[in-house]
Amino acid sequence: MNNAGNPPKKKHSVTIMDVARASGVSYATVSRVLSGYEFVRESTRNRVMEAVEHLGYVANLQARSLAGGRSQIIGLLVPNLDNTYVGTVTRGIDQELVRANYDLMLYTSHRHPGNESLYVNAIANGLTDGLLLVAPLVPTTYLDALRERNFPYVLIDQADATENSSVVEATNWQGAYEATRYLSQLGHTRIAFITGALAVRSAVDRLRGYKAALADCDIPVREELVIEGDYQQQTGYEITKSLLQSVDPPPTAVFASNDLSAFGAMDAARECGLLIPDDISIIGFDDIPQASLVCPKLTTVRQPLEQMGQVAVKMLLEQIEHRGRPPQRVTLATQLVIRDSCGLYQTQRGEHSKTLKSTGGSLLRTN
Amino acid sequence: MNNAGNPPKKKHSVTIMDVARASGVSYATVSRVLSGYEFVRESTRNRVMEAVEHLGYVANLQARSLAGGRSQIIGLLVPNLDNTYVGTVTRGIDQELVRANYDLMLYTSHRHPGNESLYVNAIANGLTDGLLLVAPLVPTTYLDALRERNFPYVLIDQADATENSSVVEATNWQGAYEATRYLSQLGHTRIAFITGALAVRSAVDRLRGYKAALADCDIPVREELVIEGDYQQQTGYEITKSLLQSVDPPPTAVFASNDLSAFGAMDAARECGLLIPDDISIIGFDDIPQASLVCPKLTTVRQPLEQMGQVAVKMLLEQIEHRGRPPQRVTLATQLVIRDSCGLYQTQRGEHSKTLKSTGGSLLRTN
DNA sequence: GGATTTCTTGTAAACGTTTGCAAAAGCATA
DNA sequence: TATGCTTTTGCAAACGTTTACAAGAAATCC
Repeated sequence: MNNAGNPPKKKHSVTIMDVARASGVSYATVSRVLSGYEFVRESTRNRVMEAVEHLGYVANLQARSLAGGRSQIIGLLVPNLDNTYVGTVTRGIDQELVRANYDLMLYTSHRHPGNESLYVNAIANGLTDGLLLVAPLVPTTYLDALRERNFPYVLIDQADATENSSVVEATNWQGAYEATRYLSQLGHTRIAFITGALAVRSAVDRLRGYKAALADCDIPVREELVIEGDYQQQTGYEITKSLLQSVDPPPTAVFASNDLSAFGAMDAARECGLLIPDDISIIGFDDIPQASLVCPKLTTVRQPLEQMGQVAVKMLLEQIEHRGRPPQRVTLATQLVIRDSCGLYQTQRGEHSKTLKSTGGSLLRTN
Repeated sequence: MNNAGNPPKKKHSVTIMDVARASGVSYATVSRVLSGYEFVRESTRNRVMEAVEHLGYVANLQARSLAGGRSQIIGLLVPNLDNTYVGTVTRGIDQELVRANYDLMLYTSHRHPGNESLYVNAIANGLTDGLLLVAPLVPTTYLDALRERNFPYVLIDQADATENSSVVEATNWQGAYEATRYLSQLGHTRIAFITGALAVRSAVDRLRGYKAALADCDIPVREELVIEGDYQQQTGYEITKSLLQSVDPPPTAVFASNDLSAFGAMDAARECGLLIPDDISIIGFDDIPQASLVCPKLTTVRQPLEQMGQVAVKMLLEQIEHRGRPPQRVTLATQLVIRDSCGLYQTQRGEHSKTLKSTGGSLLRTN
């Protein structure tokens, strides 16, 4: 085989047999001690643990999960690794996972573009006890397969159309509503909206929140101001550019469905010679760490990304422990974070500068 | 056991036996086809592949690696998930890994603070074929153990004191040298230096590059301008603050050993009422994506992070294929990226505004 | 055409666990 | 002391692969 002339056998590591021998019991008993079986004599347990300690025994994961036990590994499928959105969610996941003594297997979805179903199949067939999906684009393809296998999984920031999956998300509608309303209160009426990929449920919710807010503020929706994006900075840039150049009169505010798009919008605005927030207001969604780094600092709707990761893990572990629990849906609160990228609508008469009042949602002033 | 009343057996998935049955050969032959053994009749191979395709067979990883084969998984140990530094390196790793059909297991080092040796032991004992360590802080503890087991691993951006490990790094000395020299050419003579954690080899190299450049520019090293940091933004902030407040005369330029520290320095400078780059110049190291987002855009020394990840994977796979190859050390070129955070030293007589000339290294003008 | 050599395939034995089953050991009750 | 419970333990059979070994088939040589 392609194994050339090298020592193929790993140095023999200490197995459950060694522990059994050292503690004078059968390997089955050792296994029971290690997996916390209750009917083991206290003295036996101690003897075994001592041997484990002494020999530095670590259970072999392959063998364990092959034999039907838990692998103590969960799979994480993320869309990419470019932005800190994923990083932040992952941090939350990681925190909770270490607490439960689980390991993490990372998959980047762009890695297997065509055959996604084979791909997810592989994860589930493999050694993970469960799967976490961060904002997957086309989940429908493989969710059915997972459900049919009764394989535990949780969706993060992307709901399942069929309502049959466990989901962790934020109050997308409410967040978008508040952001839009905030812009309106600043006097803006020509508020453009850059959506996310509308295949993603959260993107649709945000769009609905935007429209609802406009309606409540008696601002008619102008369809030419609503353009479908894809959460990418470049796309946000291009959309904003065309909005500013070809819509007349141009928008005085841009609400981007995520911070990355908002960054793109800022680039475009600047390139058109507009000052932020004097000439144009820009607001984002997510509050990734970069949002407070850009200049001016981005006003945005904060999603509790880290917390979402934590909650998702808890839900997943719950599912792993108790298969067949009905799917759960957890929605966490968003929060409007006001920074420096939105300003009053500059009007000759200043009529729009009514005082700001809370929208009833949570409002946070920060840097 | 703690397995309550749930269906413990996973739905039986398609195994190598099923494929064997479907294609009318023994399971051993199937295994050989799948692992690319050469002495299989063409017709047999086709028949097997057809069955595989048809049944949607995916090899069970646990079983495979248990039986002595490769798990096709590599472990990645990163210090944290906060900044895009790690994300960028990981992207490179991921790209190369998918090409080689490997999966990725992610470990965050802060997860097992105390017992690192047990931790790495677990990774090596477990199901990974090799290990990638990104900028580990205290590698000495476990490297010996890995080496003794002849377990493949590669260090990224952190050299091993004993020179016994495979390492991928950048030209830290040269990068720091060029950055320092650049500042000097702008007329600065009071150039502060915020180091990284000096336990990390690359941090030491950068410090040496800084000192060498000063020497070559006939600028004496003032020890009060060189302060040990730890690559954290907060620390960069604190150090710069104290530099500006308690050193007299204060530095006119700050060279931070990584971008994160530089961001902290920018915060501090601004807080002291200084304009960047008019009153103070700041330069970083790494060129993480945020560097071009901050305001003003950060001049910095680019490390080819993504490429470092790719190279590391190639080296690791090489090691996995051919155990016992002597450790290799690859050094990639850094590049000075000039943006907007550094300016000419403001002097009454303007005597320092000599024309800039290339330092001989690579120089890149970009936004 | 028989003897070699080279390909091709199958059998069986690992790999290190978990877990059903049954036997052994305690222990209380009668 | 026998009886019937619990608790504790061991045996053996999976789990799904890889791979050494050996045997059968095909090709090559003299």
